[in-house]
Amino acid sequence: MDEKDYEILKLLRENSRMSNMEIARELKVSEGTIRKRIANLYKSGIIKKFTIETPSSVEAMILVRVDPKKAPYVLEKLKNIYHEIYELSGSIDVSIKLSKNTLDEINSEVDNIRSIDGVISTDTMIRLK
Amino acid sequence: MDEKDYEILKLLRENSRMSNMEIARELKVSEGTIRKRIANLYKSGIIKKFTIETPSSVEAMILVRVDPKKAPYVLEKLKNIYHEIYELSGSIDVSIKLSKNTLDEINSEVDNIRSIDGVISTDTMIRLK
DNA sequence: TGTGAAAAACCAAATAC
DNA sequence: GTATTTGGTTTTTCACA
Repeated sequence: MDEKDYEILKLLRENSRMSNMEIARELKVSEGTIRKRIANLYKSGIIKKFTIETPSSVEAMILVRVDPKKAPYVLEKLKNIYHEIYELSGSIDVSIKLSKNTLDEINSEVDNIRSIDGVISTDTMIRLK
Repeated sequence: MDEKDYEILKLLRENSRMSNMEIARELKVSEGTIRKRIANLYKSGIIKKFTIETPSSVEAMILVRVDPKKAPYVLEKLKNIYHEIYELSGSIDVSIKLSKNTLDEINSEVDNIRSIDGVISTDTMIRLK
């Protein structure tokens, strides 16, 4: 880890999607150098993963489309799990309000909902706090 | 946020450097679609930043090259800040051992060291715990 | 979404350190 | 001997219809 590696980490931490070329221009070396150094940083475990940061504390409104034939069963099931459920009158669609600390947790709830037999699709509105 | 956005987030969370094309192939849509959706996820704040994950709990050995003329001043300063300092006998080089919780903290220490007048360069050995 | 031009990534060989 | 650059090829990005 010399200064160059350290500069690379700094740039990637701010934007891991920055192209090798951009980084190379910034640090005034060739693209191949950057590519090999990043590969080494990754292999050595200093870069554990390239990832994204999502908001902490999110409120979600999950719109669930339900197969009409299975609606009663699905509604029953959802009501047992979630408090804030809104059935849209005269419709087979359901809306669930959810508050979680991370988007991950929201996503895992959406996964659960989507795995219920009779759920056709979901659409999630995110409100960042 | 529909299922597609959600799938995109899942992939990017595992590897934010995955190309739009790869994601497109995986989700069986066009590259342009992925690019636009990612741009929207970013603009809406659902993706806060593209970043890298570095190890928690790291031990570093920082090798510092010092300008011989300023060595006494630099050594004085370093000794005031760090406990584990090793002067290499008959040399102007100094080695500092450091334990921190994140690479960030190591890096900010390296920044401090590098900003000291008389420090020519640093080289950091990282041991992952 | 599909197309075409520009940019970036990749690979292997040559060179510098 | 390892790391970097260079030149040529493939792949990706990006704008526009």
